[in-house]
Amino acid sequence: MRIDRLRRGSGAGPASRQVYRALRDAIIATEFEPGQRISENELAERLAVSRTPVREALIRLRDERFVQIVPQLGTFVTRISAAAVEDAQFIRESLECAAVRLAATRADDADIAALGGLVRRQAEVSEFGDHEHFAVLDDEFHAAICELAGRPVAWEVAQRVKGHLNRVRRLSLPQPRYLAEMVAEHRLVLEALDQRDPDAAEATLRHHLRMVLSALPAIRAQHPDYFEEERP
Amino acid sequence: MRIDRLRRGSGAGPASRQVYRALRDAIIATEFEPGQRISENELAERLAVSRTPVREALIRLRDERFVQIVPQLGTFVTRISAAAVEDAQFIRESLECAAVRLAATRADDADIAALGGLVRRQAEVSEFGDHEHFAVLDDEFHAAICELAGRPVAWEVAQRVKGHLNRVRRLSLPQPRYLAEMVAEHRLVLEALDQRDPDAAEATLRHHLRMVLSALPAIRAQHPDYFEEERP
DNA sequence: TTCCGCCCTCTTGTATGTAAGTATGCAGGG
DNA sequence: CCCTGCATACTTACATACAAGAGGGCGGAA
Repeated sequence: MRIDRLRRGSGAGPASRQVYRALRDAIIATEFEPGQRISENELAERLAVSRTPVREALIRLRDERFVQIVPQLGTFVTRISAAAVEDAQFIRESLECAAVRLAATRADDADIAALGGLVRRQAEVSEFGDHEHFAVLDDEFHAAICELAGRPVAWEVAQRVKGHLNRVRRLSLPQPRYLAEMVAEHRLVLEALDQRDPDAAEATLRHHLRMVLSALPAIRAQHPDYFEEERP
Repeated sequence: MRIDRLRRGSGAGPASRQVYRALRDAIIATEFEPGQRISENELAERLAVSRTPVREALIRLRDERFVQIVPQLGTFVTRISAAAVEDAQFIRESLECAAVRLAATRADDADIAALGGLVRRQAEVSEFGDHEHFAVLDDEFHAAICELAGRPVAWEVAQRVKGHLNRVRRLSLPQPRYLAEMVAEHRLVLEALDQRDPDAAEATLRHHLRMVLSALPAIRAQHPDYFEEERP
């Protein structure tokens, strides 16, 4: 377990939020393995806080389906379930596709130009294969689309469920051409927006978002114990 | 304040969840007025529980934007914000419209028949003007659509944000023809599903969902102090 | 050997105590 | 009269103590 004492008083907000972020990141990075039992007491000791903020963080994580709390028994990291991943994909796709349609009708030339600059920066970063930096710019891209649509809340919700997608994605081997493909697809979305074509924007974005899911069966074959057995 | 001692041990689950439900219902019914300050201590005393479950309930309500917690100052019921209501509408509309498209392609004859029976029961209830019972059947209708789409999570998320819409709706005067109109629109959605027409199903459902928002300006004029002042 | 019952430990849920910060009312000086 | 400074009463955030229940190990009886 790589979770360790978090530094307090660093102006990073209340302890419960810091614990929440730390746990969420650890779960998505599979530093906590799916199915693993985690204990409020142990976490509190390791993080050098009391059980109260740990408990509040776990409640939020339960609402996001990252942990399952069973009274008088324990708290468990949820196993990856194909249904849950598809649910997350459905929510993200529905919201972002609706947003990009709005964006196509609302964005002005300056907005499009700014988005173009973002995609150019992504192209530069992708040359060096810097996945981490690219992930940040990718989030900015999708957030910007929701912002242009006048619905920043769409990105907030999408980001919450996106954790489930990221947990799966991190298990897949890094594909060498992956970043370049992402940039190319972002360019297609950008073009559709530039032409103020809602249908094209939605179609290209939908295709783009579905790329993530394509690797799911392979990942499941590789880590069968991380997945929930399906019920037919 | 109509919140009162909740009966424990009634098998209704943990106290924190009961408190959560009670507070959420009270806020949506505007028994707690928008902007009003609510105190952990006072709530705990009235509900005959300790501050801990009250606090956990308030944290969940903060995540859903029903209260705003200001450290060392107080917890306040959020005022109604036009932006927040439109956000809720956007999320619900995006998810349910995407779901009804799926439902139109996946539902079989038995599903359609069951949905038809539900609409018929709605028609009966609407005759008597039983708004409360109708609300239950209305929720069942929208939940069923998401179920038919194979995405029950869509209804879970929609239901969460729907609270913000309900809080507004309850402030509007009951329109005599309202229930009948709702049933008629449900019938239109049902017909589109029966003909397996995703485009028509989406269009009719979208129109149906937007009815709620139409009364917003009038409500705002009637209860200006319940609303947040807009920033331009 | 196998099964039943007890006990002990660990878990989460709840209650209560402590700390720290903000708004408010009041007293006193200009 | 008006402004300033402080004491006080509140608030939430966090820490700790207690309660209730589930699971596993162990011993004894059949």
